[in-house]
Amino acid sequence: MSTIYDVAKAAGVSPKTVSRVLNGDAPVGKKTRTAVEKAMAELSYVPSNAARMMRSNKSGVIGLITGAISFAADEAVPNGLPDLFIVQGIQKVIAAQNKTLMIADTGGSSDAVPNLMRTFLQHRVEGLIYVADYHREVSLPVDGVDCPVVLVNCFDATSTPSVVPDDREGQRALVTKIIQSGHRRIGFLTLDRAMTAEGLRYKGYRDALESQGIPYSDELVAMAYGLGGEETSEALDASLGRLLDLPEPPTVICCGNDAIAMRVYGLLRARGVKVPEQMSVAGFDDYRVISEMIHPPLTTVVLPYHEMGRRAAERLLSLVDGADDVQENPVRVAGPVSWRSSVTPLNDVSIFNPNGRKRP
Amino acid sequence: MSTIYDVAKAAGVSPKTVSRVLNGDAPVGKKTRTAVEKAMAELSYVPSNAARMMRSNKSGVIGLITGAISFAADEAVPNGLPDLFIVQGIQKVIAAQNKTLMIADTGGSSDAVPNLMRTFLQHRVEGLIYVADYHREVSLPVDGVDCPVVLVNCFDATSTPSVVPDDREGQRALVTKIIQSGHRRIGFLTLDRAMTAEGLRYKGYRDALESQGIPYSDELVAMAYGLGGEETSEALDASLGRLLDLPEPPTVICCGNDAIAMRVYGLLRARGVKVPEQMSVAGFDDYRVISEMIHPPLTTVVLPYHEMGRRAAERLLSLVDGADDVQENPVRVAGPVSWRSSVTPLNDVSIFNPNGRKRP
DNA sequence: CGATGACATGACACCGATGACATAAAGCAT
DNA sequence: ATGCTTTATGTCATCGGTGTCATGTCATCG
Repeated sequence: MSTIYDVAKAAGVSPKTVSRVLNGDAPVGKKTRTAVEKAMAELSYVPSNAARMMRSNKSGVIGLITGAISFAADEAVPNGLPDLFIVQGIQKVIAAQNKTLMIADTGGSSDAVPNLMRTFLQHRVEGLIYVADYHREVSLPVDGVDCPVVLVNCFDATSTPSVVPDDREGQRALVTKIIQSGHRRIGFLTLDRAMTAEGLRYKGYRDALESQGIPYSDELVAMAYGLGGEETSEALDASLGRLLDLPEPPTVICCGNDAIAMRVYGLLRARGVKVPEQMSVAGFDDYRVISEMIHPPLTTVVLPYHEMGRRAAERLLSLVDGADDVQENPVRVAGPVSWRSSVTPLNDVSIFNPNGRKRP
Repeated sequence: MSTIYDVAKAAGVSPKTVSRVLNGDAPVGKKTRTAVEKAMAELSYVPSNAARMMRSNKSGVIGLITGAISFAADEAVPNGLPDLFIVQGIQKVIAAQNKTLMIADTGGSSDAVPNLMRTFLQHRVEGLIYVADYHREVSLPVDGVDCPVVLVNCFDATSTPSVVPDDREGQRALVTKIIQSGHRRIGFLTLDRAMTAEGLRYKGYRDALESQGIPYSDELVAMAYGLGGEETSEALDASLGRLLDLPEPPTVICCGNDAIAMRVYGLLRARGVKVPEQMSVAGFDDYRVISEMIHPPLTTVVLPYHEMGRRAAERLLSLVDGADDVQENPVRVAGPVSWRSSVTPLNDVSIFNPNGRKRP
């Protein structure tokens, strides 16, 4: 691999002049410049980041860590997939600033994190981003880390700058739209209590009811449990059954996420209830493999992963540049409602329909 | 950030001795060693990779590129997700060798690739891995790249070392098992012709029929088209209808992948055909979000992404170490069949059942 | 016309590690 | 005791760039 000295010799100039051509930090004569550029091309010269960094002390590298942290068990949840979009959003911003993103994946074991941190420090990263696979609280071992850190899709107890999805606002927007399309009895199958998103989405659900003047009723809310396989399928079915057997059953069921909605599709069919003719269903996440592929396509709320990544990267870069962090702390990013055909408007029913279910 | 000189001064030794403690490449006195280690800890010293690399010319960095290459349009396919498992497999191997993985995502635009390559070269990566989002042919701009390159989930025309899934063997194994469970009329809804996997899986299907002594019949094979949304849904339904309306319809339908299988579930139900009581269904990919979550859980073939990543990383590392590449070129990795309840055994039918459909 | 500044270029030290080599002390066989 | 190996440590140059400063060459202006 050729060096700046080789180029200098080939072009008949000093190394420093080559450096100037590379960085454009001082004027260079036209003839000299072309000679240098020719030499660089002929030798297929690529400057060494290592050498460059030694002098300038700027690595131009941003570190990113994904995967499970602070979770002992490797959950069966099909996790870690959508956060790829977050990474893409980050990458786009970082690359636009001519910096390099160095990504490390913990592969699900939080033991790996300190090691990864060390590696990043060895590379003298200018900033660190941690991406969680779903919205939750984490606790990072940030001892000895002296560069800015931004959390994405998670937050911690020490107010580290973070960017999270606005679950509450998303759910509120969805339920509001559902109400505006005529529904009055809105069932809600919640996520597991342990999940951060659960509480927020529940609040959003209530926000929407309140602002639209619909009384909240506990009987319309049931726990869907996690995402587990067969074992918890009965639990979900039981919750669903409870909603359907109400004297005034819901006309629409909002599910804690798209995966639950997909299971609800199956369970409703098993009970002979047609979606969406007899029961509307909505999800959350806009996990497109599900929402676009199931029939009917699912009305849901977009988790704005790409945008979150963008915002996080911008926030980090401004911190790296020494700017004060002026934003409110968890930056909340709301995603739009993705309205598809799994929710049927009930607009022909101007007031509450005591019958509960719409007939086609 | 403290340097090796700071540590040396604090410990009252020469920098070189500190270096020796770090690398363990020469004996160090016990007392000296502890003094140095104490100093390192107190100053929270982390060696600079850049400086280290300048001298030794070993970066310890492996570059990885993911995303679309040589594809102009950004397809609607929910792509780019499962390759995360490949990356995890790679990461595990790389980390075990105390090397660092530097990941760059093209974000779907192949224009970005040359830039990413340049960045990697600046970092003097010791090897490069390219991961495609699904099995296919690519053409990488490897001009000027003088380090080993390994392709994963793809291959090129110039016999670059690569690791791909063994679609043919996987499909063969699945269909063989299906036959062994009693089925004789096996429908096959193929992927789009443009996909590499299509031809291979089709061959595997025929391999299985042949080895089990079941005659191949064109009428049992139909095109499912891609993964598109509503527009192609009718096309899929038409293909499905053609199979169902055969004088001797299949007892099981093998789908080109899990997403198609999921759609087939819906279309079968719409036609009043119960899965798996009246029709068995199988997929391919073991895309777990689908295969585990739909009802009934889907029998499918695992795409061994993790293992592919592992193999690719090992192959690359041996190339980096200067070993000759002795493997047959596209290394094919077969995944196991994931047998779930969407395929019902027809073992009670000892010979071909002219009626075609099993009754519960 | 000489002073002034803008432009163009080079000389040289330095960033932080390590390889090559030197040196000193200790251990050991003869 | 002498010579030789082994162990423990230090000196110094070097990797490939860039910051600092110096120098040389013009065009411009009073």
